[in-house]
Amino acid sequence: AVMILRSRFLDARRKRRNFSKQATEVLNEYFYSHLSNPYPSEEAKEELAKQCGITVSQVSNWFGNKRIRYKKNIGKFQEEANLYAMKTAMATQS
Amino acid sequence: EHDDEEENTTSGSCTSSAGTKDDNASKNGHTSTQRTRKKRCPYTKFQIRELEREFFFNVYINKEKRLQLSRMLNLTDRQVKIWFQNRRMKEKKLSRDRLQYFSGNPLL
DNA sequence: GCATGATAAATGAC
DNA sequence: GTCATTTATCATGC
Repeated sequence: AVMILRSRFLDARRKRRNFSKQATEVLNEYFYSHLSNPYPSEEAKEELAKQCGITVSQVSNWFGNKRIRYKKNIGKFQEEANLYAMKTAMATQS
Repeated sequence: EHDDEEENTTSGSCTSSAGTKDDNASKNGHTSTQRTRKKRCPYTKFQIRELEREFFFNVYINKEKRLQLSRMLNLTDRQVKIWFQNRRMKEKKLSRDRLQYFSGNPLL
């Protein structure tokens, strides 16, 4: 059992599993509500990590990937951007 | 004394072996003020193995061994230096990960 | 077949 | 020197 657990984190490198739907939701909400400066502080990363149930490193990875993939093809994310823009707009009113 | 770090003359591509590809004139404009970012070139198994071997002996490499390694592996002095920097960061991250991993588990 | 998360080179701030 | 980051690549999920 020890060996299994040990080998699990040693080469846990690329046994990636997709984040939960809720986690992706939280990350996207932050990203699109800070689209002018999508660089969360260390404290914000910790908070996001706690909300999403992932590590701070995973939050950094997600934002790194998101930033460059968004910049590389803004059009592909336009629909998604509008969705979360609408979502935040609904939350701010009332 | 002065260490250069620009593109090596013999190889214009990643593969440390002879670059049979034609020279790229995309960036060498004389009036070009844009310093293009060097393309990321994954190192070979052999290069990694030798770098890891040296890293095992000393996490910090001195200038002499750096020049020696760079010649042996057909890498620039700057590439070897940066590899050690990144490798130290990787080691630190591995330490953090395994600490977090075991601390959060009642087992072990 | 791409979407996605993690890692490997490379840069720059400090 | 560290360290957050950019960028390309890798490995996997589906």
